[in-house]
Amino acid sequence: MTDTDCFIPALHKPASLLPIARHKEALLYTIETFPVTVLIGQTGSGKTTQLPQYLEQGGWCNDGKLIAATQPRRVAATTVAKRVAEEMRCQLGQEVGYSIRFEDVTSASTRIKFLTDGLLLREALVDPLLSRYSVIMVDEAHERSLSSDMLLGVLKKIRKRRPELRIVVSSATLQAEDFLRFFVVDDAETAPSAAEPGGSIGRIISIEGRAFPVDIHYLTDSCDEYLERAVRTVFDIHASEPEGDILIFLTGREEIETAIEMIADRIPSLRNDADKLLPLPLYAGLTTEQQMYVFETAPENHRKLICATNIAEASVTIDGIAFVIDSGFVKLRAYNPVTAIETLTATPVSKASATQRAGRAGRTKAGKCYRLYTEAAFNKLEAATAPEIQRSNLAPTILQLKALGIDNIARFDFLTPPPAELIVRALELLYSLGALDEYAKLTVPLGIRMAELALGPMLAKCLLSAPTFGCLSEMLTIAAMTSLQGNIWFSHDSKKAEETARRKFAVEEGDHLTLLNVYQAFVTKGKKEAKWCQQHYLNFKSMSRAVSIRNQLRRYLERFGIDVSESLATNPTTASKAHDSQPLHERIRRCLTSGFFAHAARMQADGTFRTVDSGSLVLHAHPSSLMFNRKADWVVFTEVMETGEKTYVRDVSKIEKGWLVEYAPEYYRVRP
DNA sequence: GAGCACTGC
Repeated sequence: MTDTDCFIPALHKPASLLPIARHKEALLYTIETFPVTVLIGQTGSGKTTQLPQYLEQGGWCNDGKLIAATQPRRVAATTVAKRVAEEMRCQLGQEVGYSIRFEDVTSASTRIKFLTDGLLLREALVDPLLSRYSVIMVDEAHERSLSSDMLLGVLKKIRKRRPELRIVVSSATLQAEDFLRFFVVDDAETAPSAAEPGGSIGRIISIEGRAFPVDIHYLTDSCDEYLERAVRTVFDIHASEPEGDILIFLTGREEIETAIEMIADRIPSLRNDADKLLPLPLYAGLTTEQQMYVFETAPENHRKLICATNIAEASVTIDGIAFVIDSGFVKLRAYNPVTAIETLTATPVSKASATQRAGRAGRTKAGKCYRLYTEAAFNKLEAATAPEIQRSNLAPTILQLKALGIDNIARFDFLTPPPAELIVRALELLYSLGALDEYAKLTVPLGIRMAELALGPMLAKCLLSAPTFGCLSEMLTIAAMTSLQGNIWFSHDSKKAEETARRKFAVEEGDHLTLLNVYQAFVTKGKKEAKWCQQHYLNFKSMSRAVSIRNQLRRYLERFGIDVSESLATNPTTASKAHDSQPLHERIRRCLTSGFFAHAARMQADGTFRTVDSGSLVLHAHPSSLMFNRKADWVVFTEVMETGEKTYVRDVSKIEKGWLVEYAPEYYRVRP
């Protein structure tokens, strides 16, 4: 079973009965007449599955062009494509196909193509006007992901060169005016009139959803212990409400596990003849198999109680939920441009989020939502969560925009402009990595190649400088291993067994060489087999993904004309002569320094680290790092994250202080 | 001796 199979929503309604069917003619007329259409449609309106079909029937593919429909998530792109292929009675990959990283299920006959927004941006690197497409639909634009915001900016630029292109922005909330205004403003030739805010550029079309009413309940007094309150609410609902499953929104894994324990503790106190409660966790860190339980129908006389993170707000839909309990919090990522460190902190949700969460109770019948905060507190919430582009490290974004030909970042049309400080910091980093020259132009070939690699800028720099260190094959592996999301190690009840397994691969100089060791063992001794992974407490899925990522990165390098002869680099004796004097392990650490010099730190007597930049910042080695209980002097790290009270570094390797000045003279010249 | 919400190339 693949990832996608378990997420197919049970929504098999005849297409003609969907709310959107009534709007078919109006939609086709608007899209024919205006370059930009903003489509407001709630979940269940059928916009994602039906509109591309209407457009195909309406002749938008007749000249051999394609209809693109972007999705923010891989699962959405694949499941929607499957559904539409079924409805059109064609084989997936023929008239209807999808394209996501590592999977291109399209062919010469494809007319409707579902793809992730990130991938469409990548296509624009090769085809800057996206000339293969007659219509581009950006779905779920209200989520304001980094890549959909970038895509909208790029589409606005393309539109001026391709007046015949049709853009459909689809959104579930009432921010439609913002999207339309974005495309209209600065368009001097056709200033909008008061009567028609979209002028001749665009129109808004609104489609009713298929939601049932949801009763909202607030607390009368605020509470500090929402976990306790949530548990009490569960038992109140269970005792007094009719059947229907319960969904609780919490912030993270730890909280979810605590809640489930608290509930399990109280289950024995239920009356014997009462219905049973079945508590289930749902968060991204679970394997897909573990996630599947929440989709299964509960046994008879059982009420499902799902404790979920934000994953249940938009990414995953569970049918049969009649009650939602909303803690009012979500963990959000933020980026501090001063320290260049990302933080992950529990933050109050926005009104839009709270509304979306409540709506999860009304998908199959009328429901109830219990908010664990007061109505006054709700009224004080932000209208919407700040878009990602305002709280992220923008170095990868700017690198990509530059590669798309957008040179003047300050003047680029962002839907919401990011803070200047974030832009400045990103430009500085890209300059010090050699991706930009002193005029902030992309360098050739380094900057352009860095933008094309599907890696962060620092890691991309390492990979591209690896040939000069004679460690390309090794750096390919390290890049693949460090850019994996998810754990390489299986968490195990026995911490000792886990630690012993880990120690077998440990390399004194640090985590990167250890990761290299793990990968090499996996492909040689382990023969890429699941059984071997199990014996060594390794996550087979993560390891297989590393193999895919490595292959893809290798293909990029080959396209750049960089020779990736594996035998050359894995055999130190045949490595380039210039490096004969240095052992392979040292060359790898030097290479890491050439990309991660901005992530250098020195270990203090107490075992914590200080960076060069911000002396007062205390960094702790993450307990999963080799450096957790080892001595070191200078190190570079590839990941840093602040959670709760402490700031942790993971993937840490020892370096020499002198290397910093050697590989980043500009960056370290005037510093102590 | 601790833990990372969620995406994406």
